[in-house]
Amino acid sequence: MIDVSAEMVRYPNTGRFLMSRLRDAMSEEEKADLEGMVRDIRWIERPTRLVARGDICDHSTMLIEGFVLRTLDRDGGRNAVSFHVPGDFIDLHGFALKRLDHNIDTVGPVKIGEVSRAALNEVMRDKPNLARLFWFSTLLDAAMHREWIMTLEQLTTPRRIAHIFAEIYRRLWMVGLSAADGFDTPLTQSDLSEMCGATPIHINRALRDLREKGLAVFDRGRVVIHDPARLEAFASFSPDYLYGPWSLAYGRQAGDFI
Amino acid sequence: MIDVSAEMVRYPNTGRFLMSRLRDAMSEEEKADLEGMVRDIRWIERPTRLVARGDICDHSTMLIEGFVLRTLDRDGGRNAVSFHVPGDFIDLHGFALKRLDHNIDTVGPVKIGEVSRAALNEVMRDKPNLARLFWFSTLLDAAMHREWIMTLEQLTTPRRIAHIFAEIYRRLWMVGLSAADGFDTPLTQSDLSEMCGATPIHINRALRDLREKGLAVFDRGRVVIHDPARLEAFASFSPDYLYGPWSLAYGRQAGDFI
DNA sequence: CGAAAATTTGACGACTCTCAAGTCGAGTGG
DNA sequence: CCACTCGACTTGAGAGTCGTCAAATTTTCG
Repeated sequence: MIDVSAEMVRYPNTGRFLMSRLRDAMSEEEKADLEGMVRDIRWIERPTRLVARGDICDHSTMLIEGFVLRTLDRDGGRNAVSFHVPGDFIDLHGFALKRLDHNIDTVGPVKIGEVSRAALNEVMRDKPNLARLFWFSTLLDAAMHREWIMTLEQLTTPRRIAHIFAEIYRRLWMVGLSAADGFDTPLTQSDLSEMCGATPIHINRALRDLREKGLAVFDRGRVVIHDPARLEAFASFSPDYLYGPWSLAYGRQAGDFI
Repeated sequence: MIDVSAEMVRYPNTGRFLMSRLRDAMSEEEKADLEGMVRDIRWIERPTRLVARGDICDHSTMLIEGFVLRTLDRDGGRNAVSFHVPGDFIDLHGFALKRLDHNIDTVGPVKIGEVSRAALNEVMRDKPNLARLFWFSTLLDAAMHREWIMTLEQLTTPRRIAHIFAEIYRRLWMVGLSAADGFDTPLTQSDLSEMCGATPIHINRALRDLREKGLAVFDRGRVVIHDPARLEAFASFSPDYLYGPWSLAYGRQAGDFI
């Protein structure tokens, strides 16, 4: 297993990409290539729509620090369909699809960098192994989408929130950003309501429920989880779909690119 | 626009792949390559689990005729997270992910063919344009997942069913399999309940609602839609996310592979 | 301090589930 | 041809989850 902080020293902008997943399938040259592709690095403090549905994507974005939501607009509001943590290459979809079917919205302060479409086309042409890893990273998104669909079909709001907390906790852990007893997040209760398809009022009651059950305490930017195993059991959470080191198959077969 | 039936004469097993999407970006040589990759073509009459969660994928499957569901198991049941129509390359995800995080279940009689992992690795190495199209087709799945998430977060069951009917209608239309006034499907009310995260009982009431409103009539394998525009309005359905000829951007940019 | 955003609580109604009990349709054996 | 059987479909009643409307409280930030 690669050490996250050492990787961040060497590759400060892309060191978390696929960390705890297939980063160990990247050569140092490929890591350096990727790091070199990221330009125009900057912080964005306020909630901002980085890409709007229908925009032509002439670049893709690497999320270096902070949280981002993929959203779809709705009459008078938004729905969140997924979220991203540092190390995610957040709109590779836009590269292959040309235009995005959804929006990319920041939630707290974020640090991002941009990779131009030209650079990505070059990867497609000349760096097939890196291209395969990019493909893989978009399929991770699809796997997470499927799990979200299952939770929406299956779980009540308290359990769905628990599932989201468990997923964030695991994903932050993979990129070295979780604490032993929880994590920090800029998400508000209103953001959670957009992720659950519930009203903020109902979210508030569901959070009270989790607090009273001793499963998780959400308090303005900090989620405290005393017993992750109990939280995950409550949410019927299994980390397989994240394809991390716990996962279905952590490894490759001979002859495979990825 | 390519003619579907002519394409099916030339490529009987893969003629519907990406039809009405990026099939016009495929050369005849690529189409022939793909057709030649599909082996072991056969009909499966009864509902069957083609791939189970966790299975190692040593091949991917082309759906030639019939309907397939992607499902996740649940305590005592299934949830459907997406469905597939003829022409879909249904477990390319498994190729890149090695093992699937979900199951692939047939619903009615299906005709399928298999593409070996070895053949796909060869495409990855030697046919970058075809590889990009494969990537694109997996991103279509992700876009459909996102739309499903939105409908689950947002719509009541009658509207969600309407959305599913509208999506099926459009997708069948793209591959030349819809009628003017609806479509045939092997889906049962029980299948619909797994797609909506609702009970079969509630689905039954929701279908009655759609029937009484004159929006759609579901009757044992046949869905009749008299006024698609009204149905789509009721479901807040917009076909953009299918990236078909109605879509956000139907076209390519200079220098792009796909 | 004052304004705006985020959070919290209560009451009531709508949507959906569970449990229970049927009806209808296609295929099978007599 | 008909009774039988099984799965699919349909209906009713009561309970739980969640949304809407309204309002109060706390926190954040200029």
